[in-house]
Amino acid sequence: MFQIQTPQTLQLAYLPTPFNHQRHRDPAAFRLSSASSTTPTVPFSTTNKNSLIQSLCKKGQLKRAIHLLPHEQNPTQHTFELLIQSCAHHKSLSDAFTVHRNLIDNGFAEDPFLATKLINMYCELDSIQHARQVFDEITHRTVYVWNAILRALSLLGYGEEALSLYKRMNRIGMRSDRFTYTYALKACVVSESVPFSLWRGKEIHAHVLRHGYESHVHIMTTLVDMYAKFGCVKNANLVFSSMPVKNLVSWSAMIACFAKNGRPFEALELFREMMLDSGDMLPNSVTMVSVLQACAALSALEQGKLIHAYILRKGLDSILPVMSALITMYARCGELDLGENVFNQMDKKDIVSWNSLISSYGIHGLGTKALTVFQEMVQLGISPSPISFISVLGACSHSGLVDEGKILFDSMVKKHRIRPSTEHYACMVDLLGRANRLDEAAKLIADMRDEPGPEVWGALLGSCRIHCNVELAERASRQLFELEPMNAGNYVLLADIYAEAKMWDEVKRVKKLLEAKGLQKLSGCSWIEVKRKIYSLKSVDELNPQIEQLHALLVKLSKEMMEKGYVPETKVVLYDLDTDEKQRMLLGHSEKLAVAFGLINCSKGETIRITKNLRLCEDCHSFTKFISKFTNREILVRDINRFHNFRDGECSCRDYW
DNA sequence: CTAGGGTTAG
Repeated sequence: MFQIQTPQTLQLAYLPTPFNHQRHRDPAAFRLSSASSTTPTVPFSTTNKNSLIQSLCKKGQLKRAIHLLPHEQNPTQHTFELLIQSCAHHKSLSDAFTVHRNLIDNGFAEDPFLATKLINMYCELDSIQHARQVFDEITHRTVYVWNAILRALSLLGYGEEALSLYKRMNRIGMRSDRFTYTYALKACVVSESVPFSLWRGKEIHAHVLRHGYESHVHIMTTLVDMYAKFGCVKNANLVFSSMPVKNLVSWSAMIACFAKNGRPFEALELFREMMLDSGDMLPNSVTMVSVLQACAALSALEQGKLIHAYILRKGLDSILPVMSALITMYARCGELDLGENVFNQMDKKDIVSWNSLISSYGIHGLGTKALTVFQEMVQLGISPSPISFISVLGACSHSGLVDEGKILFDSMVKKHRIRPSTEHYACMVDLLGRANRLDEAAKLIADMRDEPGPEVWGALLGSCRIHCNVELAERASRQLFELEPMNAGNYVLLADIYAEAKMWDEVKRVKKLLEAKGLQKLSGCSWIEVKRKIYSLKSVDELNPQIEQLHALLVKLSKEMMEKGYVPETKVVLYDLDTDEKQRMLLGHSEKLAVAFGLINCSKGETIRITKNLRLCEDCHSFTKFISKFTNREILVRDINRFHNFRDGECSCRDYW
């Protein structure tokens, strides 16, 4: 049902290749027949057309150059080099085959220089089979040829194959050079079997050091990136710090590493260090993208605005990745309008810009708007990508648009011919589960063709948490404990569900399980930006100089609000305690501390903006609703999933989150 | 023939 042929497979079925025909055609005969049909007189000098072919290539007239090729008795290596480059540039596989065939006919099949060029050309044309064929058929392989095939394999995603060739290279005693190492490291990154590939990467790291490349900027930067992609921030940082010479790319790689691995604060810190300490290093668009991601993660609006100003000043505002990152930054900082402005002012947009806008509406709970924009995009003839669907389905989920989501999911398969990934299923399970249609969600999982990934079971478990379904939660967590045994969040969710069902023995059992694995519950943390500085608040935090004051304010407010009808949701406390103790614990939640901090430190009338690292608990949610009315303040809270805009006793999520 | 970047995610 989902076997969609890629254009490439289709092409290979009918296009001529240098290998399946005309291979042994007599070059002289070929020249004769074509000369008689297209050149009745003799328009060119018969001595040497090499220079003519070469200049046609340089002028981009590939077809004419190829046409002349049979007229040349002795095409040179340089002529073929230019022809190959031209084919790669024009992305023409059929011309590539013609040139390749002629090259073989002219006796260049064993030329390692041209073999390298051919491999690079086929790589550019996304045809790994033909690149591999060139490699397999040449007997004299220089290190250039090896590097070219490693490059092609890694670039096109065949990490395992590249690594096995790298192994073979070592086995036969072919010496690696600086290029070999970078490609081999890239191969580790794209390789499928993750833990194993990291191990291979470390092995190559050792080879690099053994051969004295420890101060080679490119290799070291690739190493930083490799560790970053595996989430080994510590190793990446060790390599980065050890580099005697760093350039902009190295700094950007390390900043990206922090930004992508949940360490946005360190990303901004390193960026600052780069600007201050490294003299002449000027950030470019790539650097800015990572910095914007860090701002987005932190909800650091003022920082983000400074970066925006810098982008405008440096004229980086026509670069699409920068603009998409800006849209996302503004949206994630709570400034949906500013993100919309950025989008509207772009004169060129691509699918990623649209996806940024759609997901912006999603996290702000504007599901209908996300749907409208999605449809507008489709009507403009832009094909949605798999990520477009994740974004728009996520938006439906946050707004409870169940039927709309189901229609979309259906259209994704039938109309847009996108095979749903495990992430898409996770979105659907979330959509159904959140809407308390847990059985339907379970059925969807049961009907999946592929093995459901952890995201899917995680979505189910999360929904079970919201609707307190013990039985289904047990089923989901059994799968999760196998698929991701070291993810503390799953144990915590299950324990939460047991606690809400007052099954205290089970709570204890799950907590023991958690401890036995040496895992810890991720503690709640909220933060708030006041005058360009970010303050983080944790529930247990004696170091905070204002903690007494914050507690006192919360106790006072809570008492007053309880008289007006606020009822603490003590059921969210995971411990078997009496009501008073539970209420006291509730007041210690980081989000409430942040609210209190905002009330004290933000000026009157200013919106209080808070970000939290976990999902907002029911009690904080109802507490903040009351506070917004009671103190007449607008409070904007971003939790792990989405925004809550509290105003006059109501929340923008309409209690559906 | 080398290195770093955008959108999604329970």
